[in-house]
Amino acid sequence: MEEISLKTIATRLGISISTVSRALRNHPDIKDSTKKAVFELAEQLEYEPNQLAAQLLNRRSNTIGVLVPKITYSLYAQAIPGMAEVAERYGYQLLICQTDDSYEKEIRQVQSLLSSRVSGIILSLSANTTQFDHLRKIQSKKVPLVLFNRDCEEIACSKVIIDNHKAAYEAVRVLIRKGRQRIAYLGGPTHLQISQKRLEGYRQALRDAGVPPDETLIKVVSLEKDAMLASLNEVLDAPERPDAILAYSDQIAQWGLVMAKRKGIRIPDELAIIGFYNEPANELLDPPLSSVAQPAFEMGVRAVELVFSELNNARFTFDRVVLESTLVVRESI
Amino acid sequence: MEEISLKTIATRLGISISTVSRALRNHPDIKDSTKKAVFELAEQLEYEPNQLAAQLLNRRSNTIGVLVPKITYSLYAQAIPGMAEVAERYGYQLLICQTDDSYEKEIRQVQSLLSSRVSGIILSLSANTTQFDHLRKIQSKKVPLVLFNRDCEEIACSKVIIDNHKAAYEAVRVLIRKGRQRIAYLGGPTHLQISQKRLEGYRQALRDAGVPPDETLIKVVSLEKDAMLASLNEVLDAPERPDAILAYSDQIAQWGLVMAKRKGIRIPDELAIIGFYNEPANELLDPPLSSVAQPAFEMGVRAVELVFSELNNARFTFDRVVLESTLVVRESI
DNA sequence: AAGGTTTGCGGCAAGGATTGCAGAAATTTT
DNA sequence: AAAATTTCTGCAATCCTTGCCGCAAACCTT
Repeated sequence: MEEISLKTIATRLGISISTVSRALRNHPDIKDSTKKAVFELAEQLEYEPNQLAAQLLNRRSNTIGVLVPKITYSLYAQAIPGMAEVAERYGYQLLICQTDDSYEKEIRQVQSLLSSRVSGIILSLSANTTQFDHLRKIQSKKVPLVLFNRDCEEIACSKVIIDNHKAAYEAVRVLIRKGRQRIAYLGGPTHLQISQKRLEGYRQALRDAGVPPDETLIKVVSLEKDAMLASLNEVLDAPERPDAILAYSDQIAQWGLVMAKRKGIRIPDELAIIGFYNEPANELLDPPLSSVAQPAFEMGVRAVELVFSELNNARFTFDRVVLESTLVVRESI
Repeated sequence: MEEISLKTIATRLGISISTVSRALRNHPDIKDSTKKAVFELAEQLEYEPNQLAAQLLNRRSNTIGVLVPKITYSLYAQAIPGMAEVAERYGYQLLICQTDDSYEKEIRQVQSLLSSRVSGIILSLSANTTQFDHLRKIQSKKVPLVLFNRDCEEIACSKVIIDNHKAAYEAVRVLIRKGRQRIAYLGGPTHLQISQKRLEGYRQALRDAGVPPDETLIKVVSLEKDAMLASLNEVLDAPERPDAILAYSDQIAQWGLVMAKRKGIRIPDELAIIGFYNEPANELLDPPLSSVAQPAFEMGVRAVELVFSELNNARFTFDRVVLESTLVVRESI
């Protein structure tokens, strides 16, 4: 009934705790007969080593903290399995938290993870995070920190990202090559550097192609559904409607496509649409939605690997892993 | 550089560790001036209590293990935030693992969670789990176990589920009332009791309505995309095509709808479709997909609450929370 | 002023696993 | 048979926090 510990086994066999410990770890100092007896009793009692005690001893928890805005966002839902796979291979576990895009929650979660003495932290910034003292705190405690997807330039640490500028640039270039002139950019929350980078890529592509910029075609769209639909309505009902949309996320793009259809706008003839993240649902739409795909699973894998590499080599340089994004062209353009 | 512990503060202030501990927890025994000094130094050194040590002491980890088939399945992606919310309120964290619908992985993860001395385990069975010794092991260690969504009757424990029999029964009844006679049931993996329950509800509804059963209309469909599409092709190309489909999951229903459309089958005129889980993407389809909605977020909330209630009262009865599902009717029927 | 109460703090133990060092037992050597 | 090895095992410290007991000094009571 009570907890089975090394002590339980030691007492029953009339030997010391240290002998039991060594027997279980197959230490050469221990007699075979003793080992056998220990193994058998451990098996029989279903002994499970208490990780808590071991972790207290080596001052780390074999746990990696993962902090994402929302696990329902498909990028994260896909990246987390990638992290889990590598972590499991190394005998680590994942402590996953959501920030719900709240700066305060992000701070609290970071506190909590540090208090749990996680071995490392993988983080994708909340949309409202503009100060980074909590990240510096992580670093001052020598806990490996890896930022992924939602990056920030203020903090020097390992990162797993895509080249958002380039991704947006390429997408817009494709739209222009298809003859689009009034291309809208429906950006995410203002503070998100990735949204800004995409906006810059968008602007650059227009400049390079000599397409006159029109600031009214640039909008900030909420990620919250009702507000998002309101913005989309505005864009689609505008007197001079865009003939193409590059959206910060597939959620925006998907609803843009659906609402446009409901308004009788023909896609892609009258309106071309490209989103970001290549969510599975894109294929289900009619017409299927084009999107900039990120290697989400691999991002997760690389992020965990970066944690381990920082954990092992006490290096002073940070890796900046930039993965390739690809424009998945479907019938929406 | 080194870890900041109570000892660090105690030494610096020339007082004892216990005094520091009590000061931080605002114990009335400690002088205000001492408290103030301790608080200030703790602040300055950025002291974070070491949860590991505290957990070792109370023999539990303030952590709840969550084991789901795939976090990308929308039910889980929505339920986990529900769990996280309650857990955070209680100062608990979530250790989230995926089984990828593998029995072996499920066993390994359970082991790992037990070894981490989680306070409780919330689990949704893998599709290939037909033996339950690992669950009994959890119970024999007195770790609260809560099954949710994917249930099994072999294990007596707390559960958070919906009435799958009833949900399917109602869905089929609606289809029949709309004049459908050849209703197909596209079930999930054979071993899943929830799929079986839905099948029974389906059968019962046909019987009660006097609709002649046709076993060729009952299919097992893989959750893996290619195999799923192949099965759907078969169903839709069959000589005597069904005039309605009740699918085990929205994934199946969504692709059924899309493929039917691509084959020129008019929906809902020639084919009505209902899925399960009410995924967000359903609204994006054309026509939007009807689905049996489960209160996923609430399921998560209730599951965590059950863990806590079992943790506090050492009771001998188990709660079986059956939540209401609702048929969300959209244009696909 | 002597005894009793309060206030403030320190010491010790416990929780489970690991590990270096010391030491006992068994074996071999001289 | 004594000495020198080799094998094996136990002690004790460590990780950090908390709860309990106890002690000293200061205060109050009569």
